[in-house]
Amino acid sequence: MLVLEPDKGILRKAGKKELYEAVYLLTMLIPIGKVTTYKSIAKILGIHPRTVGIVLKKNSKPIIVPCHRVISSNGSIGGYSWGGKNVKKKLLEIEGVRIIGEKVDPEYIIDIGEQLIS
DNA sequence: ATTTGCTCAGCTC
DNA sequence: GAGCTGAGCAAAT
Repeated sequence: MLVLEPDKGILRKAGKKELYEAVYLLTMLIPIGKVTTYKSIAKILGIHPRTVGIVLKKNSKPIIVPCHRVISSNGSIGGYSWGGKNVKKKLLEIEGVRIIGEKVDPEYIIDIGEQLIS
């Protein structure tokens, strides 16, 4: 069980390595067929959404870390350095996420924080 | 729908 | 150390 304190910025103090591990871990917690947002992850870790994007782009293991399940907070796809957003969209559709035009159906967007309550 | 300002880790010089 | 580049966000236009 992972417990993090949102408003304390604990990972900022913990160092970059911890930061990377935490982002990857949270990303891997996203259930298949659902997506979450950069903002959601950032809020939990006490960092800025931009930083989450940086970490995922730097992602050394695109296979084991399903970074395609992380999208922008407005529902649009965001970016994907592993084949472009076309591929990202297709991956999501394969997993059962409905995509309307260039945006993900809000019905499929969850707050990753809810996944930590278990 | 588009523009503007804020943000910060990483890269280059 | 200074400056630019992004897988973002929110508010204003």
